[in-house]
Order: sequence, then structure tokens, then C-alpha cells
Amino acid sequence: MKITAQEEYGLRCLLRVAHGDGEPVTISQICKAEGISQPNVAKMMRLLRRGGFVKSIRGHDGGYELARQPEEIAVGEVLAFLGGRLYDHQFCDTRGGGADSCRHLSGCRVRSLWLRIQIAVDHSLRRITLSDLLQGEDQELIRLGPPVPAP
Amino acid sequence: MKITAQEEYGLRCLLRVAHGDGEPVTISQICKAEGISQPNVAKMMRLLRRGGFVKSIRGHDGGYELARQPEEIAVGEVLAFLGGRLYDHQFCDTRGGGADSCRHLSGCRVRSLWLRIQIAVDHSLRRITLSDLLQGEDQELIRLGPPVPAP
DNA sequence: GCAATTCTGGACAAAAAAGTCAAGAATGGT
DNA sequence: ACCATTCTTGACTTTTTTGTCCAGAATTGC
Repeated sequence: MKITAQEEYGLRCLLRVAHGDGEPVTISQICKAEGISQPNVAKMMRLLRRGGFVKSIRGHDGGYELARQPEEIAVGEVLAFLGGRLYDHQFCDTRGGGADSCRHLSGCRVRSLWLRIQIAVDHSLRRITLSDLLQGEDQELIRLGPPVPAP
Repeated sequence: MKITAQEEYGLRCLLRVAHGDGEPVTISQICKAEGISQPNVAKMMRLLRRGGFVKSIRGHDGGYELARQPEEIAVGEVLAFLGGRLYDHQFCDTRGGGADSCRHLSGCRVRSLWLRIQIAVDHSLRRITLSDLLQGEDQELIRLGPPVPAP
């Protein structure tokens, strides 16, 4: 269970675009600012465009800008697009030797565990948007409160 | 952000051993029950042994048994061993172009996000042990209550 | 001691993810 | 019209993760 490179880089690139604040942000600007290679940034931007998070402007003074307002881009949605969901139903089919053995033989006692973790992650991201990530430095998310209320 | 094969298979194998209840469980038993190939089960068991979760008994009537009581094996610990932590400090070093650029240039506004997710996952696994996973079927974890109290 | 059983170790092979490249197509300035 | 700028695409390479194999070593029963 790791943050994938696509999630990390994709989100960082998206934040850079969001930071452009109106002006289109170019691949080479992102590349310099984030220390990610140019081809790799290009690949990430392609992904983000296809995901509908940014739109591209070609030619002179071109670059990328957000497809929607930062308050309207949910971080959870971005991460799900870039890295997939932790738990989805397709999982048991691909790794259980078929859903049958999964259900009957037992394997999937772990299934409810993955679901549990997925719910926790979803909850921790609930209502966090790009604009939350933009506004502050590290303490920003802390100001938003702990991911879960103390029991 | 995905459950890795090692986490999935490792935990399933460990549950099988736990299920043996005293009697050593062999690789081929696990292999049949879980529908995982024999060499792969062997590899997982090797891992689990090195992680200190099971002990092995060679020769006739050998197999694996738990190194500790199921109530004393935290699922979070098992998962951390099998799949690593979602967020650890080494992360910024390897993927930020150095911790410096990470801090100064900006990249790591996402860092606090990963930490937030990590905390949520940890919290959702808190106090869940192998024995919780053993006792019930799917509804077991639900009976334990939702991963986070309703806000 | 011998044979059957069962784990052990390291090396190899296959698949998936990550990252790079080069040629191409749209746009705007002159 | 031409050129510089900037994104676009698909194919390719490298790295990491998964999965397989085989010869070896420990243990037990006879």
C-alpha cells in the first residue's frame, strides 16, 4: 500500500497549474519548479487532461490551466483517477482464483478489511479540494482538523 | 494507492496458518485452500517467517504455525511489513529531487496530505488483530463498528 | 541408514509500472 | 507565409514487482 509515482507527480503537477492563477502554466515551468523531468511532466499532463482536470492551450503563451475552479476539484477524485481505488470489486475476481473460491473457500475474509481501509481513506479526503491544498503550507491540513474526530 | 499482491497473499496465507489452530499448516494445504500457486505460497511463507509472524517446522508432519497468539498479531503490523507504509519520511528524499527542493520549492504541500491519509489508515486498523479476522465472516469487521465514529 | 516429507535459498522469467524519446500538429507573432 | 513556441502521440527502454524453478537441507518414520 503505497502512494504511486503517478499519484505523487500528478497531484504535484496539478497543484502547479492551480498555482498559475489564470495564466497558463507550461510543461517546462512545472518541470523546473517540481524537479521532475520534462518528458515525465508531459506524460502527467496528458493524463490530467484526459482525466478532465486541466485543459491545454497550444502555441505561443500556451500551457495548461484548470478545467474547473480549484474549489470544485476534489482531491479524492484526482487520486482515484491517477492511482485507482484501494479496493474495488474487480479485485476479488482477479486475485482470488475467481469470485467463487473467494466467497466459498474463505480467501475474502480480508475483503472486508480492505473495504474498511478504503472507507477510512475516503473519509479522510472528504471535502478536501485543490483549493485547500493551495491555500496554506503544511499546517493547512492540520488547521482543517484531524482526519478523524477523537473517539 | 493499491493493496499490493504481497499484502493480499501474505495476509491470506497468514490467516490460513492461524486457522490451523495448533496443527502445523503446510504450504500445499495453503496453496489448495487459497488458490495461490505453490511456489508463490512458499515465497510468502518465507517472508512471513522472516517477519517473525510464523515459525516453521520441517520434515514429516511439518508446516507453519503462528509465532504468537492471534490476539497478539496486529494486522497493521503485518501489512506494514508486507507492503511498507504509505507515507514515510524517506519518501520526500527519493521523489522530491531532494528534501531541499521539497521544502523550499513547494512540492511537499502534498506531504501533509499523505500523512493525513496514513493517519486515517492507521486509525482504521488500530487494535485489529488476526483473531478479529479469524472469528467471523464478513460481518465481523462491521460488528466491530465503523472505522471512524460518525462526526 | 534410507526414504518420504517439508521447508529454504538464490537465481531466473514474466509482467507491470515508470520514465524517455523523437516526429508531428496547433497556435500566435512578425 | 514563416518561424518559434508549446502541446500530442505512440513506441521504446528501464526499473520494480510478481511469480517460477530447482537443487539443497532438516526432520521423522521405518
